[in-house]
This record gives sequence, structure tokens and C-alpha cells, in this order.
Amino acid sequence: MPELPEVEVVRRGLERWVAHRTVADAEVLHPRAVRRHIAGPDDFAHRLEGHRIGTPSRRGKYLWLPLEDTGQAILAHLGMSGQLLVQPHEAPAEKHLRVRVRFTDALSTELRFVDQRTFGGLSLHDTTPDGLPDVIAHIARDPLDPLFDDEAFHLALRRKRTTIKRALLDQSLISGVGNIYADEALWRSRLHYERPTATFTRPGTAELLGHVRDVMNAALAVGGTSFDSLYVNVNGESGYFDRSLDAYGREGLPCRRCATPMRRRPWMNRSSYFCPKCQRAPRPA
DNA sequence: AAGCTCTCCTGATGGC
DNA sequence: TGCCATCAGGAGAGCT
Repeated sequence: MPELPEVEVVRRGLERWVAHRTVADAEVLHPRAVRRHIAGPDDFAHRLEGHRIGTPSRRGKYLWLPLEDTGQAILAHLGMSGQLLVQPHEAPAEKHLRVRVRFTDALSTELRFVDQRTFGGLSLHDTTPDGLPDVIAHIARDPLDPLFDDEAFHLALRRKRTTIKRALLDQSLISGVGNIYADEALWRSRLHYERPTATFTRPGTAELLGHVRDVMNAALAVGGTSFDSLYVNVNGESGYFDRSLDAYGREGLPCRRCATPMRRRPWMNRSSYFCPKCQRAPRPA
């Protein structure tokens, strides 16, 4: 499940293997993979041809490849199971290959978008003057962005009438955090996922943001989390952070701080993992 | 109007 | 063994 660290690993791979190459042609094998490109699969493919790829960028879980001299960029979201792979031309087609992009140079590799569950996708969009695709203007800066505004985030938490995990997953407040890193950061902060955001103090918010950044940087350093092998880098390799997870997926296992068995609770059509002793439920209002 | 629920999708897994 | 239910969950549409 790609979140910020995993998407950043992919971005770095694209920077190394795809940036500055010119598109020869593109092929859409499954229309759902480009459903956010309103003009359709043929238009998407044709508009890439002949254009050079700039330096890949990322905000939260979105990444994009600028198309030089067009004012547009290829926007990518990996969803649950999307992969951007740099493969030799002769590599057999993956079972869930959705889009293929070939280049004009003599390097023997092509870019492939592979996605089992098709929650992810590619699309082309105009970029705003700061280089951001216009359709993700509502996505907040992510916590590893030097321009992320900690004070504004704190004030937004105070203003909201919701709970902390919902807020962490709200991409318009803070981007790049998904279910795994939310649970990890909350465990590190000894916070229950249902703590009301309005109760946060400045030091409390600062501590939480510190843990969000720490856990994401630690994951980034080992290539991200590959919990179920659906996440891989552009060379098809898994990351190693799954073995460093303290909360996510650890139902029944001892808390690494206090040895109390960890719990899993159904939450928003997914799961929350937490230590019932370290992360006490807030008092009912 | 903010906050919350629902829906899209495929494959792995478990119960009977 | 086969069949059905459940689970994984990002993000935006839609509802209250």
C-alpha cells in the first residue's frame, strides 16, 4: 500500500531511469487506468508522443512527470496496487499491465504501469505556475516538504470537529499519510486514533508531526514498506520496512513498549492497530 | 457546510 | 473440493 515513502522511492527511480528521455509512443491496455484523463485513452497516448520527460515531482502520494514544452504533466497515483516499472522491452507483459510507454533512445527499457486493483491511474493535466498539476491543487503539502506549515496544521486540527486519525488521512490537511504510517505515528506518540483533534496542544501536535516525519524517513531509508508484495520500486524490488512496523498488522502480538497484546479494531472500512495500554481511548465527551 | 459513508477493484484467505 | 464471505484501502462523489 504505497504511501509517501513508497511513492518517493518510485519517484527517485523514475528520476534516475526515465527523466530526460523522449516518448516514442504510449499504449493504453486498460481504459480504467487512464479514467482521470477525460479525453480518453487515445488522446492520452497521442499527447505523450514526441515529448521529453522532465524531472519527476511528488506531493503526498501523487507523483508527476512534466512533459517539457507542453505546460502539462503526466500525473500518477498508485492507489492500492499500482506499480511504475522500468522494464526491458523483451520482458513478458505483466498480468495486470495497464499502460506501456516507449522512448526514442537506444536504451533497452520502457516504462510500464501495472495495477492489479486499478484504484490507481495516469492522466495528463495542465500545470500551475508552481509546476503542480491543476487537479491536485487541493492536496496539502506533505510533512517532508520544507514548506509544510506546522503552525497552520496545528490551527487546522484545533478548528476541526473530528478525530486524529481521520485528520491524518485527510489529504487536504496533510498529505502522504495512509493507514500504515498513521497507525505507526500514533503508536509512537502514544495516542489513540479517536483522540479529538480539538484537544491537541502545540507541543502535542509538534510531537505527533515529529513522529510522522521520523517513521517516514526511517521507511524511506530502507526502500519503503512492502506489506503484501504489491508495492515495489521501479526495478521490481520490495522495501524492508515491514519488519520494523510497531503497530500495523501486529494484532495479538506484544506491544514493543509494554508487551500488552496489540489490538485491531474495524475503523472506516479498514483497520486500526493500537496498544490498549499505551494508547488509551479518550474519555467520552 | 463540514463531516462522514459509500463505492470502485481483484486476489488471497478462511470457514463449512 | 467448491463456494461464498471477508478483507485489503485511497480518494472522491454524494449524502446528511
